Amino acid sequence: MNSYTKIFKALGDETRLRIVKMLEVKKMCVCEITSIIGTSMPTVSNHLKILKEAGLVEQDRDEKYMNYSIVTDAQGFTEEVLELIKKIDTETSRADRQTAVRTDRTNIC
Amino acid sequence: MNSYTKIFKALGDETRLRIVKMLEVKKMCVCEITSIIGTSMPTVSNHLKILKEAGLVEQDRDEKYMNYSIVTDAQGFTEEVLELIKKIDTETSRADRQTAVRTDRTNIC
DNA sequence: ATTACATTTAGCTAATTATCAAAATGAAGG
DNA sequence: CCTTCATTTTGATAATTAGCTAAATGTAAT
Repeated sequence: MNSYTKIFKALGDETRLRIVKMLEVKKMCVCEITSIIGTSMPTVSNHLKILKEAGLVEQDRDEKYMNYSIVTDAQGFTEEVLELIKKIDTETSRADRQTAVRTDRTNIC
Repeated sequence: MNSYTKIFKALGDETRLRIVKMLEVKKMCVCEITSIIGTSMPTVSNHLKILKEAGLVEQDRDEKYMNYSIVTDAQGFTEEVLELIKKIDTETSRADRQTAVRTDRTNIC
């Protein structure tokens, strides 16, 4: 599968698009995302893997948490896709982002 | 499924991305596309339906042929996605487009 | 090193999707 | 109106994918 298809396929899933929109407002760990999305932790972890392999998100460890975030040094097509996604504004994404900023992982993880 | 997901899902398939890239160079009928893609006619027809329902392509009849083309009056997000796709340039898309312009449907349909 | 806990992997199931062949539809021209 | 031919729909099957639970891994702190 070519890299363009991989990117579009990664974004062609409501759950993954929700995750990306949340990561726009802050870095998040798997259990934080899980608590908002509502599916199981392995499922969220797998979605993050797909987004990472598409080159859209990156991960770095923060003590016991694995922080996932939008790639910072995105170039070319990936950069433009991420810019485009920033323009998406739906009921769901607004609600998720609001929940995300109010979520403190020390309370839920 | 929201419209953004529908668009990304439509583009997250190699065959459909090939079709879109060909339609950038010219309007095409189902049997022309079929002859280049290599899958069956119903399969191509279904891919075109998915692209149409995502708002990326439109159809108009040209005598006995159904012409499919990139939407001309695309607005907002759709317009920007289509602009972004224009920047895609792969071996496959180049070869397909070359074949497409050289294809005369009166010979193959 | 042992425990605790966040994350990932493995193995499975259910749902979705891409594909085909065959039948149905629909427009154009005789 | 009847035939032709491009296209679409239908019905079936195989492949992919999203989801789960349970088990494994790995990091941090006791």
